[in-house]
This record gives sequence, structure tokens and C-alpha cells, in this order.
Amino acid sequence: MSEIGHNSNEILGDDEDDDIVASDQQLRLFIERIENLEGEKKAIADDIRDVYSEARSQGYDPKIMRIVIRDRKLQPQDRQERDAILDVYKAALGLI
Amino acid sequence: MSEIGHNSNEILGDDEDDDIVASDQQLRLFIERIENLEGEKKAIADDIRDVYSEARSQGYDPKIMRIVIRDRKLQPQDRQERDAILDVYKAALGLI
Amino acid sequence: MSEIGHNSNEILGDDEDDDIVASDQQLRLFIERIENLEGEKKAIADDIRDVYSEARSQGYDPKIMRIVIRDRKLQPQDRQERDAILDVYKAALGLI
Amino acid sequence: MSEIGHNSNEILGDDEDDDIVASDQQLRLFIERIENLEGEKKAIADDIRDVYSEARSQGYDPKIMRIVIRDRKLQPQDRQERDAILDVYKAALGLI
DNA sequence: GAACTTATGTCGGTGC
DNA sequence: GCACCGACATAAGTTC
Repeated sequence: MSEIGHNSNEILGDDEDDDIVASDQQLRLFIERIENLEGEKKAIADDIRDVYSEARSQGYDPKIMRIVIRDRKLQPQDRQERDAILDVYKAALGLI
Repeated sequence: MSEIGHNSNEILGDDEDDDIVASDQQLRLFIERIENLEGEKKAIADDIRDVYSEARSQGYDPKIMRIVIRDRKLQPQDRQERDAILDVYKAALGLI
Repeated sequence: MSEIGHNSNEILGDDEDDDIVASDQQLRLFIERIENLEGEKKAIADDIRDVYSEARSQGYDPKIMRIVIRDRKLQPQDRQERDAILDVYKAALGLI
Repeated sequence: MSEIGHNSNEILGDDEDDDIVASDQQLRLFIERIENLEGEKKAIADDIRDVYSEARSQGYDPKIMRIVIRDRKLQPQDRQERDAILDVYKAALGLI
């Protein structure tokens, strides 16, 4: 340890140190908020995985469940428009 | 078309219908549980994005924050091992 | 169904049909060009995977090789700046 | 600086140095092979991007082109099986 | 070793 | 006009 040092152990210091400490603290808070949120996110991701596992054990196919879920996210209108153009392209390529 | 119909409108039906309905219901519950969880997950992901935005507005670099956060997830021992090998590789390539 | 039909079976038709056919052909060419390029890209990706496999069989750690390769892509100046900020952040978090 | 040094400047040295140098050289070759391949891969990716751009300038929708291309990669049989189960699930959810 | 999930980088769209 | 923002595509990591 340095006796005087430019560290954070002084009770009374110069303003510059205060600024640095304040900044450090601010960054630390941002980081911790993010880490906490990531923790929550991971917990939910685990829950989702568990549900898929349970469904699989009941005979459902998770892969196809995912397709259904993805489809349900689309607005009916958007999907219809997309499908209309899609049909034109497929026809052009002899796919249908 | 069947005259009576093998659909879900009959008040009293055969057991097979009951089975189908039960199965449908089970799948629906799985799907809805997953969709709810995904909704929560997305909300948290949005929160994380907001924190990064706020940090950036305070002058912090989100890209480097991510590196720090990733690093903090590693066990000190693992990181040291990784860094040791990394140094060997860098030396071999004339990077240091 | 139209009597004469707006299809591609007529030997001699109207200009509109010609336009459609031309358009179809143009789209098809775009698609095929992309598919060919994607094929080449995949072949190279496979080659890369093979090199990593070979390196691993020689005792090298692919994960750390990737870090080195990523690092070598950075301009020396950029990397130094990044590392400088990184050190500040780590210090603020008591990581060093 | 060490007087004799464990570096690569000696013309004649011990076997251990030779081993290290040989190892360094091997790693370097792996890395360079990968970097070269990645360069080629990137060039092709750029070409693909250019084709999409050109197609867009001709009025085609790249997003939908991607869907078509993805679909063309599937084996007809696989897609049919998938679609069969998919229909069952969708029916259970009242999607169709 | 293959598939899926997450993370990162890029691109087009938008608002100031 | 640029810079932020969201979406998309790609690449990496992880799990089975």
C-alpha cells in the first residue's frame, strides 16, 4: 500500500479524486444493472427450455412447436402480403 | 363432407373426440406458456438495451462495457489459463 | 379459367406475356447467381472448419485461435485505444 | 536482454528452441490458412450482397428472395412431412 | 458432429 | 445531413 497514494482509501481528498470515484461508481451501477437483468433473462430462458422438454416428453415435437410459435407472431395482414409476393416469385421459378 | 361431422360442435360425442380435444388443449397450454415466457424475456432484453443507451448518453462505450461484462463472467482461474495460452499464441505470431 | 389462358404455353402471344416471361427469367437469373455464390461460400466455410479440426488434432485450441484471429483484424491503433478504455473500466470495477 | 537468450536469433541453438520455432511456425500456418479462407469467404459474401442490391434496383424484394432461396434448399419430402405435422398443430391452435 | 440459441456486426429506415 | 434505432444476417458458443 502506498502511504498517500492515488487510491480510494483517503477520507478527505481532492475534487478530482471525487470525480473519479463518482464516475467509477456510476459505471459500476450500469454494469450491475445489466448483469442483474441478464440473470433474470437467463432464468426465463431456462424456464422456456423446461417447457419444451415437458412438451417433448408428452410427445410433441419442439422443432415444429417453434415454427408454430414463430408464425403466430406475424400479423395476419403482413403474412398475407408476404405470401402473395412469395407466390409470384415461386411461380416465376417453377416452384408451384 | 360428413353429415354429422367430425368436428368439435357436438355436445355429446365419442371418446375419440374427447381425446383430440384434450390433446389440443394440452398443446395449446404448452404454446401459451412459452409465448408468455418469451414476452417476459423480450421485455428484459429491452430493459438491457435501455441501460446500454443510458450509459452511452453518459459517455460510456457500450461495446467495451460488453467486453467487461463478458470477462466478469469468467472464473478468475479460467481467465488466467486462457490468457496464458493466448500469450503463447500471440508470441508465436509476433503480436507481442 | 380463361378460354385462351394467360399462361406460358402459347407460342406467339401478346407483349404482356413477353414481359412476364422476361421478368421471370430475370428473377431466375438473380436467384441462380445467388445460389451458386452461396454454394461457393459454404465450400469455403467447410474448409475453414477443417483447418480448425486439423489444428485441434495438433493440440491447438480453436477457441483461442479465434480470439487471436479476431485480434489480428484490428488496426494496432484501434486495439490500443480499446485496451486503454478497457483498463479504465476494469479498474473502475476492481478487476485489476 | 539475456546474454544468450531464449529467442529466435541464434543460428545454432538447442533442440528445445527448434521445437518451439517449429511449433510457432505450425500455428502461424494454421492461422494464415484460416485468414486466407476467411478473406475468400468475405469476397463471396460481398458478391452475394451485390446481387441482392442489383435485384432490388430492378424492383425485386430481397427479403422475399431469401425466403424463396431458403425454400428451394429443402427436400420436397422433408418439407411435406414437416408441413403435415405443422397442420395438425395449427389446427389444434385454431390457426387454420 | 449437428442443431439450436445467443451475440455480434451490418444494413436499411427514420427522426433531428 | 448525420446519427440513432431497429431488423436482419452471420458467426460463435452451447447443448444434445
